[in-house]
Amino acid sequence: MSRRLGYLFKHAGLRLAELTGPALEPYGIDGREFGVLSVLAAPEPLSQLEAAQRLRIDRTTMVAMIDALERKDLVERRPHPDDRRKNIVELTGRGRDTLGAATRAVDGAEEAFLAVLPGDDAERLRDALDRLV
Amino acid sequence: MSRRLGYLFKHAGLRLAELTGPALEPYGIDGREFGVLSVLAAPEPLSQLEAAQRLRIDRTTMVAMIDALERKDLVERRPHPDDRRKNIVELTGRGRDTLGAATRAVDGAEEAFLAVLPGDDAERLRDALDRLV
DNA sequence: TATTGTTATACTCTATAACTATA
DNA sequence: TATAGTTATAGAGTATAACAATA
Repeated sequence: MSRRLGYLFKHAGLRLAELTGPALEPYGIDGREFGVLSVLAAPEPLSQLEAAQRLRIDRTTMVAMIDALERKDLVERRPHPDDRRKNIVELTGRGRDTLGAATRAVDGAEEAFLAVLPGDDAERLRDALDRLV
Repeated sequence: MSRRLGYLFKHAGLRLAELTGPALEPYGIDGREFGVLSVLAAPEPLSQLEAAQRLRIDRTTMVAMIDALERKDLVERRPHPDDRRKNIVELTGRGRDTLGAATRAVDGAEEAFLAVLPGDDAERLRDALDRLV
């Protein structure tokens, strides 16, 4: 009997995290923080809420993540010029450098993780997941 | 830019759980309990530790799960005849009936979840995940 | 000494409710 | 009245440490 899809998603994620976690460690961030940095690198500046929505996480969760990234001097909050309820969150110079290096590290970890798949199966897997999410 | 693999696994799992959760609700179990029941339906009887290892969860986690399933009269513990440190955990009649109905419900939920994938992409996805886990 | 099950405990991740300041 | 950010808090889910019973 094939294993359940729920089991497969969960443990695929866990096994991938076993590679990406150590890969990110030199840069002082974890996988979730890497995700936030990636989202904040969007061409247009994002508010905390917009960043949270793109990652489908709660805005209260985002507060703590931005707090941590700000303490590490990787992002900066500044008030939105037209709506002072909002914070614009932008990468610092150090944040951009960290994101660049971390992206290469995660790319490598994903490649290693997917290396067992023959031919174009890795690409097809990513395409299928993209449709499902 | 394609979304990150970690994001895709996480949210694919979350979206699937939005279907399997309600599908299992009539049977009074959640997805994790369904996983335990499925494992315990193995041809040979399993101890708590063996069941935990097959699901890659901690044995202390398994204690609480078996407690809950036993309260629902879906499984029974009995001492292993040759090694009294071990508990053999077996499905009750009601556990077998519940597993059968729940399996059909989860099959339906998975099918609905995968319905957006054309051709044999669903099969290929499952095969790829099986290799990765 | 090592293993299985158990309990107590703590940690991570996440969400809900209520507050503030702005709109 | 509604929205964005914040804080306090609580709930899952999980793992670690320590113990009893057994090997």
